[in-house]
Amino acid sequence: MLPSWFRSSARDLLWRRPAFHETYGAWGVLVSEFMLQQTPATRVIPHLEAWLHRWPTPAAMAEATTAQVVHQWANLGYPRRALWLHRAAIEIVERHGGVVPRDVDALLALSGIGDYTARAVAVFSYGDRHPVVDTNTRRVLARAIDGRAHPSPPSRRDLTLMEALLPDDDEEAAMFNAATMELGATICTARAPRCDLCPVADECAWLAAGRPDTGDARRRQAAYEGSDRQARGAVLRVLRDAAPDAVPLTAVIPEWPDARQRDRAIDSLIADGLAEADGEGLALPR
DNA sequence: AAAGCGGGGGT
DNA sequence: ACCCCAGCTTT
Repeated sequence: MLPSWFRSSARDLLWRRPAFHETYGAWGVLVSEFMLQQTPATRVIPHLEAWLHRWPTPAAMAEATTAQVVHQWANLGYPRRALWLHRAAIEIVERHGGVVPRDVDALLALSGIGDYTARAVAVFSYGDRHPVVDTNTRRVLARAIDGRAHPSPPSRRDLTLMEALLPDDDEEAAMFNAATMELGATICTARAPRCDLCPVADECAWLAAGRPDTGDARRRQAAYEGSDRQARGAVLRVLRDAAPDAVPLTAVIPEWPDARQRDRAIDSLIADGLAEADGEGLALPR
């Protein structure tokens, strides 16, 4: 059974410890969920600890500069998340008196928060009953319920399906959400699922059908090597390393093979608010 | 509905 | 080499 498996086998992750919630409350959960968006849990932990030590409340973070926030984000990837988290902290101070809201619609209205993060905060911090659906959950449901090897692209159906499966009790529902995610992260994995260890193997439609290869509905991400994203990452790395100093434009990845791509990267970083140009050169935003 | 957006680790 | 990762915003 899923609950007993979760109690005995769940990873001891930082954000599951009572001391974490006692110290940082919903703000700690919110920051962890931002960092966990498309970044593996094991990579997040050291960054999360450093972040919360520096900015233990939304109010503390709201006082920080954009440059500080982008610099602290370091190499976590998708640095716009740092901007959105900063903006969300400011919005929490302005709209909610510095308290992370509990209401899902209020959470959804914050910058950088979507269906997953909003419900994750409401469930894992406040203990309310909502369907929390991430990539692991979608894969588990695709297999156990639909008998498919891979999930379809995210849709509202994921939420209604998970909602229908949730136990009535708030606490049990929260556990069910977490257990389903954990199952997908550790047993029902994308590449090499370990069905021999699965606590719901007896109830799995995909396993019962002989684990058919139903095709992968996922859209393939474009190659990173040579991409604009790689160029942006290289520019931002230079700015982080130089901070708080500006870098002369001629010294920003001058050896990049494609000069037009380099310029495009710089322009798009400025447009996103991740960089600023002045007489001194290019720098993290004031 | 599809595209754009980091970076690292596993296979 | 390729795939995947506790997604979100914009078009």
